[in-house]
Amino acid sequence: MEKQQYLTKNQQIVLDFVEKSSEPLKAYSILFNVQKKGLKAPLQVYRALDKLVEIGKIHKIESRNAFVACKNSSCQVSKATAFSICESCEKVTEINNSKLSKYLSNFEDNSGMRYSKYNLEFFGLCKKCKNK
Amino acid sequence: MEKQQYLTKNQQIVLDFVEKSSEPLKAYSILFNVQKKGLKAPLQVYRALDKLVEIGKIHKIESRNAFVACKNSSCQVSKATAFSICESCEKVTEINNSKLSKYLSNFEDNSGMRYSKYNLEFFGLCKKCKNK
DNA sequence: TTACACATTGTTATAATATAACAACAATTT
DNA sequence: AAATTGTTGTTATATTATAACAATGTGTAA
Ligand SMILES: [Zn+2]
Ligand SMILES: [Zn+2]
Ligand SMILES: [Zn+2]
Ligand SMILES: [Zn+2]
Repeated sequence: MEKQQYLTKNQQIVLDFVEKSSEPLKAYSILFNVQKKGLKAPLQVYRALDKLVEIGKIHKIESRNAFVACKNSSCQVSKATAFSICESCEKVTEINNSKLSKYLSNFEDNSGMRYSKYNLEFFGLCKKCKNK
Repeated sequence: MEKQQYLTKNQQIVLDFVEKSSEPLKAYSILFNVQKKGLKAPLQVYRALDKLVEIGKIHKIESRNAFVACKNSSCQVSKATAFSICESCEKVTEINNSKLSKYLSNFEDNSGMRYSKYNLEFFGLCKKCKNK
């Protein structure tokens, strides 16, 4: 069998739902919402999410255990991700800043490690929450 | 009551154990190991961890749900953290690079957000694992 | 075309991670 | 002392994620 070319039904259902959301979604909230589409068990959602994360359609916000669709067309794989997270309203935005990504992708230290991937999460207050 | 000045007994027990470890520890593994010291329930460990993370004595490796002691004397609070993680052997090292931390602490974009904190995780292969 | 390999699915059960709720106690402030 | 706030212990429960295995699908090659 060849490497999967298209999304499977379950993957497409999960992706569609996550893409419609304006905020990060928890796995069990996705599950609850796609049950009418036939995905009955957590594993069906987690498997779809795993694959979607692997191919860069979805990113995981690690500090929140939540998932967002990638809005950045250049993210073919999830290997260089950066997010801003408002600690008050929990709004999350993917940062698309080529200087930042260049800086981090080229980062080297004297540890002898070769970095192939990074994930950066910035925290603070968004515009709205700052003015409250 | 004044703001806590010293570590409580439980916090000290957890910190001692985490500091002795050369690798990130899971909360339940900490629990198991400090039970002989009297911490019987998950919450006692999680509370201690929460406080220790808050004051910067311990950092959480978000992608691993694990905890490491801070080896960086300048980390008074956990507000600017960077780690390298080997995806093969899971070795984790806190990155202490002033150029990087300066770059990230001063990072601004046009979102109007004020960033007060960040966490960065680099992934790759460590020296050892690269040569296998 | 049929056997094979292997990916994907569905399903049940369970593991691992983390918090809610509340009662008891301790230290500080008024 | 009374009020306030922080810490502790405890039980129960919520949340997040994976193990294990049988069934089904799909491309490959004898
Ligand atoms: Zn992206
Ligand atoms: Zn906000
Ligand atoms: Zn540190
Ligand atoms: Zn390694």
